Amino acid sequence: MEYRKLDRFFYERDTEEIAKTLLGKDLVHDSSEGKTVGKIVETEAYLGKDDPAAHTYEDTRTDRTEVMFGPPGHAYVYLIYGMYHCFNVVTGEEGEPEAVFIRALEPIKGVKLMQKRRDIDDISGSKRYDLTNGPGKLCMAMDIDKSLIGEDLREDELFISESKEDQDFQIEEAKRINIDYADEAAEWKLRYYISENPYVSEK
DNA sequence: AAAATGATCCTT
DNA sequence: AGGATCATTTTC
Repeated sequence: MEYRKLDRFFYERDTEEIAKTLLGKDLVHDSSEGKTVGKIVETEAYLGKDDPAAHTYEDTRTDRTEVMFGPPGHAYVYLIYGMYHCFNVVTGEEGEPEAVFIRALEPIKGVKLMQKRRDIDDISGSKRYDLTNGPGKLCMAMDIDKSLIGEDLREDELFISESKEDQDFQIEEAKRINIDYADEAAEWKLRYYISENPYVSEK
């Protein structure tokens, strides 16, 4: 069966709606090392100029955030704490710098390669859910780095596809993680995750 | 030019 | 609970 990539109409919708409906979809990276696929199980919405938690609060435009001002459906990747990459899907029409932050995946394909990239030899024990249950971890496992900034997620290297399986799950809504600097926006329930899914980064 | 910061992860 | 670690942004 072939992949059914999300089309431009999917990415042209409201950011919070996109954050919710990305749950259950497959993120695919077809790299020279091999293919890895993970089901998106946790997301956060970042609402651009009106969101104190967003990198683009008050339309702050820098080299780093430039791609967020572009058209939706492209990759926004940045380095955090000098060590970890974070992957986002740009949303909002051109000039509206919004994004959906991908916080956790459930490994679907290329698990051995993910293990190698994460340097975890044995996932049978306590590390069972540790491969992709966090934004930095999933970027390591999927080999997502700044070389992928601006990638069109409807092309063939890095893309998001409809799931190949029947899905039936409930969506939980919660506060976003690690944005205490954002004052009242830290209370906004813009984090979404699949209920009961063991790969979610934090309950 | 220098200082501060961080949408995280790992170890203690 | 605290440290790693440095690109990026902010301040001077």
